[in-house]
Amino acid sequence: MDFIIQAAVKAVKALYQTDLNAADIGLQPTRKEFEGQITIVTFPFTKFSRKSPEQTGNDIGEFLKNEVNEISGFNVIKGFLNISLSDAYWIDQLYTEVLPDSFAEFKPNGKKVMVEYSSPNTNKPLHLGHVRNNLLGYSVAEILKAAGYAVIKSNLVNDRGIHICKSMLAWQKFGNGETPESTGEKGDHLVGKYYVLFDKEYKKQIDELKSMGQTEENAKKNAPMIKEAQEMLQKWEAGDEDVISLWKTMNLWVYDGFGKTYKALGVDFDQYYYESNTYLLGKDIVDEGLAKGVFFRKDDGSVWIDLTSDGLDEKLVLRSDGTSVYMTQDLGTAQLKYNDYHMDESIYTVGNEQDYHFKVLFLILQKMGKQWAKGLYHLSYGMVDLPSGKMKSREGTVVDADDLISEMEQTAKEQTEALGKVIDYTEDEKQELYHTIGMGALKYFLLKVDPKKRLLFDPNESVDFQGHTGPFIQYTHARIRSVLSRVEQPPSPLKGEYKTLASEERDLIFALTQFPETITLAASGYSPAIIANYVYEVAKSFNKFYHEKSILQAEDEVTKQFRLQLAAASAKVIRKSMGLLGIEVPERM
RNA sequence: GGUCCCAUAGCUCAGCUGGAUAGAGCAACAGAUUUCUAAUCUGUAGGUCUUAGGUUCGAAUCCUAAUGGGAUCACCA
Repeated sequence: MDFIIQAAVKAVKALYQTDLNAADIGLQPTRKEFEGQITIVTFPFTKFSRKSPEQTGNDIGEFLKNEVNEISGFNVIKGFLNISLSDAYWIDQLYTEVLPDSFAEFKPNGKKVMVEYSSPNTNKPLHLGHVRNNLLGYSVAEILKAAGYAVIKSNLVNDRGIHICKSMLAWQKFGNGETPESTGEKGDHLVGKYYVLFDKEYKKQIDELKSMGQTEENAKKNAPMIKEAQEMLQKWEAGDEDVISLWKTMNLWVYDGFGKTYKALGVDFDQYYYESNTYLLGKDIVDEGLAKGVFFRKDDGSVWIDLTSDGLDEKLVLRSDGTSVYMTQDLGTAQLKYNDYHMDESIYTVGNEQDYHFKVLFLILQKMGKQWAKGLYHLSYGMVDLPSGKMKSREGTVVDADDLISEMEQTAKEQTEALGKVIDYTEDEKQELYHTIGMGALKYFLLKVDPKKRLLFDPNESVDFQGHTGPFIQYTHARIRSVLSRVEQPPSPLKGEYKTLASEERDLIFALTQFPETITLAASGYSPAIIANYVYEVAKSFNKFYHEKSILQAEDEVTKQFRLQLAAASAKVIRKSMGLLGIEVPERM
């Protein structure tokens, strides 16, 4: 729409002898109840036009109509100049912009960005909260890729620490040598089972100690279970062979399980980092910070940074015994990532409960003069809550990712069968379709919401398949493919022969042309929700068109070919948009 | 207590850098299928945009404060 802005700048200059920047012209889509597609708000111009908003709008409208031949007409309502572009313009847009393969394909922008997401703990299976994280990270990575970035998807696996020792210890004590093979249980679930078991036993011991007169605080410290787990962690850090060997074995079980879940979710990674390799990093940075005077050492030997002048607190960056804390590791890992890739931006997909941590992390790196620190971004998202409140792994009040996925597939199956669809599919084809639809419903449900908002998930209320949902959009795609499959040859252009658009056609073309700037917007805001809401608009526009106008039974061949092209373009935009959300679209459903 | 985030229809959410009578979906009600897939389409009903000030020609949007909800402020990660 640049040409309209340019022309408007020219109009203002010619009519009112005033120089404006392109940014001063506020273009917006015309509201549905008015004639036209593009609206210029003329209130701001009255200052120098010294005329009423209506008169100003009329003046500019008249000028534009004479100046720009794509403009076929205009009307003015109060301070709003509604511009109609000619059908020839919109038809040309379809053929020369939307239909070519290059549509919405961005040239590489020369920038490299790392998107870290997932970053699981290896002591328990993934739950719904992780699902949101994974889908969000994956989608943002795909959107950035589409916008021209070179993207590295990374996963920082939290594979060490007290939590995994808890699972290991419980397995040693109560496991009787169980393995995923011997039980048939998915590895991550098996390990998670012992994590829960640890907590159960631990609580029992706490209660015992309390009944013997200890305070809650002391009981938590003194319970044998926790002491053993801590000993185990020390052994791990000391490189004890047996502990390391058990640790490796159980982590492999977990990775095997995660691999299956990742595959079902359709996410992938280019680079894995493991905390067992990175947890000692960061001490160099602490030294560097001390040398630069950014950090200071207290009498007990601990190292801190004073952020009070930034409205924050003092923050510990190294323990008095010289060991690392979370912050130390993250400082080191940030440097490691940068050394590995020299990326321009680095995104951390982590829940908003860690807002403070990342604020501090980024601030420290900036204070240390790391020029790459300005490219760090915390993609913070809201928690997924249940009607009962927060999900807690230890208490078993979680919506398990694998369970959820199979429930979604099951629901997709029931819906499909109830509607009597695809009865001629083979079992394998059906399974694949149910997975596609079920995941489409789940992914869309999670991604259509602004990431920073918290999300309420009611397990008793199934995710919708109708209305503003993934399956609705998938269905629209399947519909189009069905129509296209009925013509023998690919639609031919017949450019220039179709002259007059129906309003449904014009609206649909307009929606399609918005795709590139929607990608830009979503990329700059790191928001899959923008894509999700956009593709819904496209699907709605198509369905309306489909309902009002017959494609295959069009009045004449020219119209039919044009509509086939329009349908094909719609299918393409839907498929690509959904791809950015990590959602597949079926040929039939 | 300090800091940060959120608040829009009964429910779930849109509303881009301030612009027209605040929009969708679900749920409710009424319709549409001899015609390309009814997981669709059309219509009805549903709102003091939490509240109070302020900036502005103009505020759901920006600023301040209050209220309610959430998070965080560990020598945990």
